Amino acid sequence: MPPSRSRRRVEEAQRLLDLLNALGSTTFRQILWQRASELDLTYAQSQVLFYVADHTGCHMGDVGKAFGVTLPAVTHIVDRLEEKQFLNRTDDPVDRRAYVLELTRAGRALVQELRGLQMRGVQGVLRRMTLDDRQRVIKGLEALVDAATEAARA
Amino acid sequence: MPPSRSRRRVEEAQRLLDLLNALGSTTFRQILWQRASELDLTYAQSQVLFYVADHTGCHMGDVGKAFGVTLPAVTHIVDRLEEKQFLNRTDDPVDRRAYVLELTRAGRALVQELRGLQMRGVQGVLRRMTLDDRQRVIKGLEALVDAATEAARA
DNA sequence: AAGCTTAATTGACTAAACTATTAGACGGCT
DNA sequence: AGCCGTCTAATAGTTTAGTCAATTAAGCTT
Repeated sequence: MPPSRSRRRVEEAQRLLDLLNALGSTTFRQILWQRASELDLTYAQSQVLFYVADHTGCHMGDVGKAFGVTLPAVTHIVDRLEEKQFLNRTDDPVDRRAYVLELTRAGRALVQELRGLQMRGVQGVLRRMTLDDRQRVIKGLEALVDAATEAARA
Repeated sequence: MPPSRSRRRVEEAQRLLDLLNALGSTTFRQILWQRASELDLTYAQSQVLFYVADHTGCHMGDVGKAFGVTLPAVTHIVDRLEEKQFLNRTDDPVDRRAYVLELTRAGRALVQELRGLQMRGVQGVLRRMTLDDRQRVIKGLEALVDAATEAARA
Protein backbone atom coordinates (compact mmCIF):
# COMPACT_ATOMS: atom_id res chain seq x y z
CA MET A 1 0.00 0.00 0.00
CA PRO A 2 1.48 3.38 -0.95
CA PRO A 3 1.63 5.99 1.78
CA SER A 4 -1.58 7.98 2.07
CA ARG A 5 -1.55 11.68 1.45
CA SER A 6 -2.00 12.56 5.10
CA ARG A 7 0.68 10.14 6.21
CA ARG A 8 3.09 11.77 3.84
CA ARG A 9 2.22 15.18 5.21
CA VAL A 10 3.14 13.99 8.67
CA GLU A 11 6.43 12.57 7.47
CA GLU A 12 7.32 15.77 5.65
CA ALA A 13 6.55 17.85 8.72
CA GLN A 14 8.63 15.55 10.89
CA ARG A 15 11.56 15.67 8.53
CA LEU A 16 11.41 19.44 8.22
CA LEU A 17 11.25 19.86 11.98
CA ASP A 18 14.38 17.75 12.37
CA LEU A 19 16.19 19.69 9.68
CA LEU A 20 15.32 23.03 11.20
CA ASN A 21 16.58 21.80 14.54
CA ALA A 22 19.82 20.61 13.02
CA LEU A 23 20.18 23.98 11.35
CA GLY A 24 19.54 25.96 14.48
CA SER A 25 21.92 24.00 16.63
CA THR A 26 25.64 24.10 16.86
CA THR A 27 27.06 23.72 13.37
CA PHE A 28 25.52 26.59 11.49
CA ARG A 29 25.26 28.92 14.41
CA GLN A 30 28.93 28.41 14.99
CA ILE A 31 29.84 29.16 11.41
CA LEU A 32 27.87 32.38 11.50
CA TRP A 33 28.50 33.81 14.96
CA GLN A 34 31.74 32.34 16.20
CA ARG A 35 33.74 35.45 15.36
CA ALA A 36 31.26 37.80 16.96
CA SER A 37 31.60 36.10 20.31
CA GLU A 38 35.36 36.29 20.03
CA LEU A 39 34.94 40.05 19.81
CA ASP A 40 32.88 40.15 23.03
CA LEU A 41 29.71 40.72 21.08
CA THR A 42 26.82 38.59 22.25
CA TYR A 43 24.36 37.11 19.80
CA ALA A 44 21.67 39.60 20.78
CA GLN A 45 24.05 42.52 20.41
CA SER A 46 25.11 41.35 16.97
CA GLN A 47 21.52 41.02 15.86
CA VAL A 48 20.70 44.56 16.94
CA LEU A 49 23.85 45.88 15.34
CA PHE A 50 22.91 44.27 12.04
CA TYR A 51 19.38 45.54 12.29
CA VAL A 52 20.47 49.12 12.85
CA ALA A 53 22.92 48.80 9.98
CA ASP A 54 19.99 48.00 7.69
CA HIS A 55 17.61 50.51 9.28
CA THR A 56 19.60 53.64 10.00
CA GLY A 57 17.58 56.18 11.93
CA CYS A 58 15.21 53.65 13.47
CA HIS A 59 13.76 54.01 16.97
CA MET A 60 14.21 51.75 19.98
CA GLY A 61 10.72 50.38 19.54
CA ASP A 62 11.42 49.32 15.95
CA VAL A 63 14.20 47.09 17.17
CA GLY A 64 11.96 45.51 19.77
CA LYS A 65 9.27 44.78 17.22
CA ALA A 66 11.78 43.31 14.80
CA PHE A 67 13.00 40.74 17.30
CA GLY A 68 9.84 40.32 19.32
CA VAL A 69 11.34 41.53 22.61
CA THR A 70 10.23 44.19 25.05
CA LEU A 71 11.59 47.70 25.21
CA PRO A 72 13.62 47.27 28.41
CA ALA A 73 15.55 44.49 26.72
CA VAL A 74 16.35 46.82 23.84
CA THR A 75 17.38 49.56 26.24
CA HIS A 76 20.00 47.33 27.83
CA ILE A 77 21.42 46.04 24.59
CA VAL A 78 21.63 49.51 23.10
CA ASP A 79 23.26 50.72 26.33
CA ARG A 80 26.02 48.20 25.85
CA LEU A 81 26.47 48.87 22.17
CA GLU A 82 26.67 52.59 22.95
CA GLU A 83 29.27 51.98 25.66
CA LYS A 84 31.31 50.05 23.16
CA GLN A 85 30.95 52.98 20.76
CA PHE A 86 29.34 50.96 18.01
CA LEU A 87 26.20 53.07 17.78
CA ASN A 88 24.75 56.44 18.74
CA ARG A 89 21.47 57.31 20.37
CA THR A 90 20.55 60.85 19.33
CA ASP A 91 17.38 62.83 19.91
CA ASP A 92 14.79 62.65 17.20
CA PRO A 93 14.20 66.25 16.06
CA VAL A 94 10.66 65.40 15.02
CA ASP A 95 9.48 63.44 18.06
CA ARG A 96 11.23 64.34 21.26
CA ARG A 97 10.08 61.21 23.05
CA ALA A 98 12.10 59.09 20.68
CA TYR A 99 15.73 58.40 19.95
CA VAL A 100 17.25 57.85 16.57
CA LEU A 101 19.74 55.01 16.29
CA GLU A 102 22.65 54.91 13.91
CA LEU A 103 25.97 53.14 13.75
CA THR A 104 29.24 54.88 14.40
CA ARG A 105 32.10 54.54 11.98
CA ALA A 106 33.47 51.73 14.13
CA GLY A 107 30.05 50.06 14.15
CA ARG A 108 29.81 50.14 10.38
CA ALA A 109 33.30 48.74 10.08
CA LEU A 110 32.43 45.92 12.48
CA VAL A 111 29.25 45.04 10.62
CA GLN A 112 31.15 44.97 7.38
CA GLU A 113 33.77 42.67 8.87
CA LEU A 114 31.22 40.31 10.37
CA ARG A 115 29.20 40.20 7.16
CA GLY A 116 32.37 39.31 5.34
CA LEU A 117 33.08 36.47 7.72
CA GLN A 118 29.54 35.19 7.48
CA MET A 119 29.66 35.35 3.71
CA ARG A 120 32.87 33.38 3.66
CA GLY A 121 31.36 30.85 6.05
CA VAL A 122 28.29 30.37 3.91
CA GLN A 123 30.31 30.22 0.73
CA GLY A 124 32.43 27.52 2.33
CA VAL A 125 29.27 25.52 2.82
CA LEU A 126 27.80 26.24 -0.59
CA ARG A 127 31.02 25.13 -2.25
CA ARG A 128 30.35 21.64 -0.96
CA MET A 129 26.94 21.51 -2.61
CA THR A 130 25.94 20.78 -6.18
CA LEU A 131 24.40 23.50 -8.32
CA ASP A 132 21.07 21.71 -8.16
CA ASP A 133 21.11 21.52 -4.40
CA ARG A 134 22.05 25.16 -4.08
CA GLN A 135 19.14 26.20 -6.26
CA ARG A 136 16.83 23.83 -4.45
CA VAL A 137 17.61 25.12 -1.00
CA ILE A 138 17.28 28.76 -2.00
CA LYS A 139 14.03 28.35 -3.89
CA GLY A 140 12.70 26.03 -1.22
CA LEU A 141 13.54 28.35 1.63
CA GLU A 142 11.99 31.29 -0.18
CA ALA A 143 8.74 29.37 -0.43
CA LEU A 144 9.02 28.22 3.17
CA VAL A 145 9.61 31.71 4.55
CA ASP A 146 6.71 33.06 2.50
CA ALA A 147 4.41 30.31 3.70
CA ALA A 148 5.47 30.81 7.32
CA THR A 149 4.82 34.53 7.07
CA GLU A 150 1.36 33.93 5.64
CA ALA A 151 0.62 31.29 8.26
CA ALA A 152 1.66 33.63 11.06
CA ARG A 153 -0.58 36.36 9.70
CA ALA A 154 -3.61 34.11 9.35
CA MET B 1 27.27 40.28 -19.84
CA PRO B 2 26.05 37.24 -17.92
CA PRO B 3 26.95 37.07 -14.26
CA SER B 4 30.31 35.45 -13.69
CA ARG B 5 30.53 32.26 -11.70
CA SER B 6 32.11 33.94 -8.70
CA ARG B 7 29.60 36.77 -8.72
CA ARG B 8 26.82 34.26 -8.67
CA ARG B 9 28.38 32.49 -5.71
CA VAL B 10 28.37 35.75 -3.80
CA GLU B 11 24.73 36.38 -4.63
CA GLU B 12 23.72 32.89 -3.58
CA ALA B 13 25.53 33.24 -0.29
CA GLN B 14 23.92 36.60 0.33
CA ARG B 15 20.47 35.30 -0.44
CA LEU B 16 20.92 32.24 1.74
CA LEU B 17 22.17 34.36 4.62
CA ASP B 18 19.07 36.54 4.40
CA LEU B 19 16.79 33.52 4.27
CA LEU B 20 18.41 31.90 7.27
CA ASN B 21 18.03 35.12 9.19
CA ALA B 22 14.38 35.37 8.26
CA LEU B 23 13.91 31.80 9.37
CA GLY B 24 15.63 32.28 12.70
CA SER B 25 13.75 35.41 13.62
CA THR B 26 10.24 35.86 14.84
CA THR B 27 7.92 33.99 12.51
CA PHE B 28 9.18 30.46 12.69
CA ARG B 29 10.46 30.63 16.21
CA GLN B 30 7.04 31.78 17.26
CA ILE B 31 5.28 28.95 15.47
CA LEU B 32 7.53 26.40 17.13
CA TRP B 33 8.02 27.68 20.67
CA GLN B 34 5.11 29.94 21.47
CA ARG B 35 3.31 27.28 23.47
CA ALA B 36 6.37 26.29 25.46
CA SER B 37 6.81 29.81 26.80
CA GLU B 38 3.15 29.91 27.76
CA LEU B 39 3.88 26.90 29.96
CA ASP B 40 6.78 28.70 31.68
CA LEU B 41 9.31 26.62 29.83
CA THR B 42 12.21 28.63 28.47
CA TYR B 43 13.76 27.85 25.12
CA ALA B 44 16.83 26.32 26.73
CA GLN B 45 14.73 24.18 29.03
CA SER B 46 12.65 22.93 26.12
CA GLN B 47 15.75 22.04 24.17
CA VAL B 48 17.16 20.00 27.02
CA LEU B 49 13.82 18.33 27.63
CA PHE B 50 13.65 17.28 23.99
CA TYR B 51 17.22 16.07 24.05
CA VAL B 52 16.67 13.89 27.09
CA ALA B 53 13.49 12.54 25.53
CA ASP B 54 15.58 11.31 22.60
CA HIS B 55 18.54 10.19 24.73
CA THR B 56 17.13 8.56 27.82
CA GLY B 57 19.83 7.68 30.30
CA CYS B 58 22.29 10.28 29.08
CA HIS B 59 24.70 12.13 31.38
CA MET B 60 24.91 15.83 32.16
CA GLY B 61 27.99 16.15 30.00
CA ASP B 62 26.22 14.69 26.98
CA VAL B 63 23.70 17.50 27.14
CA GLY B 64 26.42 20.09 27.36
CA LYS B 65 28.21 18.68 24.33
CA ALA B 66 25.00 18.50 22.33
CA PHE B 67 24.30 22.20 22.76
CA GLY B 68 27.83 23.47 23.07
CA VAL B 69 27.48 24.85 26.57
CA THR B 70 29.49 24.29 29.73
CA LEU B 71 28.54 21.92 32.51
CA PRO B 72 27.46 24.54 35.04
CA ALA B 73 24.89 25.79 32.53
CA VAL B 74 23.50 22.28 32.24
CA THR B 75 23.42 21.92 36.02
CA HIS B 76 21.20 24.99 36.34
CA ILE B 77 18.79 23.98 33.63
CA VAL B 78 18.48 20.45 34.92
CA ASP B 79 17.93 21.84 38.42
CA ARG B 80 14.92 23.74 37.15
CA LEU B 81 13.53 20.87 35.14
CA GLU B 82 13.88 18.63 38.16
CA GLU B 83 12.10 21.17 40.38
CA LYS B 84 9.27 21.21 37.88
CA GLN B 85 9.23 17.42 38.01
CA PHE B 86 9.81 16.93 34.33
CA LEU B 87 12.95 14.84 34.72
CA ASN B 88 14.93 12.79 37.23
CA ARG B 89 18.60 12.83 38.05
CA THR B 90 19.55 9.40 39.41
CA ASP B 91 22.93 7.96 40.26
CA ASP B 92 24.64 6.01 37.53
CA PRO B 93 25.23 2.52 38.93
CA VAL B 94 28.22 2.05 36.66
CA ASP B 95 30.02 5.37 37.23
CA ARG B 96 29.26 6.94 40.55
CA ARG B 97 30.57 10.34 39.54
CA ALA B 98 27.82 10.64 36.97
CA TYR B 99 24.09 11.10 36.94
CA VAL B 100 21.63 9.44 34.60
CA LEU B 101 18.89 11.65 33.21
CA GLU B 102 15.43 10.51 32.25
CA LEU B 103 12.05 12.12 31.87
CA THR B 104 9.27 11.63 34.35
CA ARG B 105 5.84 10.63 33.20
CA ALA B 106 4.86 14.31 33.24
CA GLY B 107 7.95 15.16 31.23
CA ARG B 108 7.14 12.61 28.56
CA ALA B 109 3.59 13.87 28.37
CA LEU B 110 4.81 17.44 27.98
CA VAL B 111 7.26 16.52 25.22
CA GLN B 112 4.53 14.68 23.40
CA GLU B 113 2.21 17.66 23.65
CA LEU B 114 4.85 20.12 22.46
CA ARG B 115 5.86 17.88 19.58
CA GLY B 116 2.23 17.70 18.56
CA LEU B 117 1.91 21.46 18.58
CA GLN B 118 5.09 21.85 16.60
CA MET B 119 3.93 19.30 14.08
CA ARG B 120 0.65 21.10 13.65
CA GLY B 121 2.49 24.39 13.27
CA VAL B 122 4.80 23.03 10.60
CA GLN B 123 1.96 21.28 8.81
CA GLY B 124 0.09 24.57 8.76
CA VAL B 125 3.03 26.07 6.92
CA LEU B 126 3.56 23.12 4.57
CA ARG B 127 -0.09 23.23 3.57
CA ARG B 128 0.53 26.62 2.00
CA MET B 129 3.31 25.27 -0.20
CA THR B 130 3.20 23.38 -3.45
CA LEU B 131 4.37 19.79 -3.62
CA ASP B 132 7.41 20.86 -5.62
CA ASP B 133 8.39 23.48 -3.07
CA ARG B 134 7.97 21.05 -0.22
CA GLN B 135 10.25 18.54 -1.87
CA ARG B 136 12.71 21.26 -2.79
CA VAL B 137 13.05 22.64 0.70
CA ILE B 138 13.48 19.22 2.28
CA LYS B 139 16.02 17.93 -0.20
CA GLY B 140 17.78 21.28 -0.23
CA LEU B 141 18.03 21.49 3.54
CA GLU B 142 19.31 17.94 3.76
CA ALA B 143 22.13 18.87 1.42
CA LEU B 144 22.75 22.10 3.28
CA VAL B 145 22.95 20.46 6.68
CA ASP B 146 25.28 17.79 5.32
CA ALA B 147 27.52 20.39 3.73
CA ALA B 148 27.57 22.48 6.92
CA THR B 149 28.51 19.46 8.98
CA GLU B 150 31.36 18.63 6.62
CA ALA B 151 32.50 22.23 6.54
CA ALA B 152 32.54 22.41 10.32
CA ARG B 153 34.59 19.26 10.52
CA ALA B 154 37.12 20.39 7.96
C1' DA C 1 49.52 3.90 46.70
C1' DA C 2 50.11 8.13 44.12
C1' DG C 3 48.84 10.97 40.61
C1' DC C 4 46.19 12.30 36.67
C1' DT C 5 41.74 12.67 34.47
C1' DT C 6 36.77 13.00 34.41
C1' DA C 7 31.79 14.25 36.16
C1' DA C 8 29.43 17.21 38.37
C1' DT C 9 28.57 21.03 41.76
C1' DT C 10 29.25 25.53 43.92
C1' DG C 11 30.20 30.42 43.96
C1' DA C 12 30.70 34.77 41.83
C1' DC C 13 29.83 37.23 37.89
C1' DT C 14 27.71 39.14 33.31
C1' DA C 15 24.02 39.26 29.91
C1' DA C 16 19.42 39.09 28.51
C1' DA C 17 14.85 38.63 29.11
C1' DC C 18 10.55 39.65 31.72
C1' DT C 19 6.95 42.66 34.53
C1' DA C 20 5.60 46.80 36.60
C1' DT C 21 6.24 51.40 37.29
C1' DT C 22 7.59 56.11 36.16
C1' DA C 23 8.58 60.26 33.31
C1' DG C 24 8.00 63.01 29.42
C1' DA C 25 6.05 64.26 25.08
C1' DC C 26 2.51 63.97 21.49
C1' DG C 27 -2.29 64.72 19.95
C1' DG C 28 -7.07 65.01 20.01
C1' DC C 29 -11.17 67.13 22.22
C1' DT C 30 -13.75 70.03 24.60
C1' DA D 1 -5.83 77.03 26.44
C1' DG D 2 -6.18 72.91 29.23
C1' DC D 3 -6.90 68.07 30.07
C1' DC D 4 -6.76 63.26 29.01
C1' DG D 5 -5.34 59.30 26.78
C1' DT D 6 -1.61 57.21 24.34
C1' DC D 7 3.02 56.46 22.97
C1' DT D 8 8.39 56.16 23.72
C1' DA D 9 11.69 55.25 26.52
C1' DA D 10 14.00 54.52 31.01
C1' DT D 11 14.39 52.49 35.72
C1' DA D 12 13.90 49.00 39.26
C1' DG D 13 13.64 44.36 40.51
C1' DT D 14 13.43 39.44 39.29
C1' DT D 15 14.47 35.17 36.72
C1' DT D 16 17.15 32.55 33.54
C1' DA D 17 21.29 31.32 31.07
C1' DG D 18 25.71 31.51 30.34
C1' DT D 19 30.81 32.09 31.68
C1' DC D 20 35.16 30.89 34.64
C1' DA D 21 37.55 29.24 38.70
C1' DA D 22 37.70 26.31 42.40
C1' DT D 23 36.06 22.08 44.70
C1' DT D 24 34.64 17.30 45.55
C1' DA D 25 34.49 12.75 44.50
C1' DA D 26 35.20 8.85 41.68
C1' DG D 27 37.62 6.32 38.13
C1' DC D 28 41.97 4.99 35.73
C1' DT D 29 47.03 4.14 35.16
C1' DT D 30 51.27 3.14 36.39
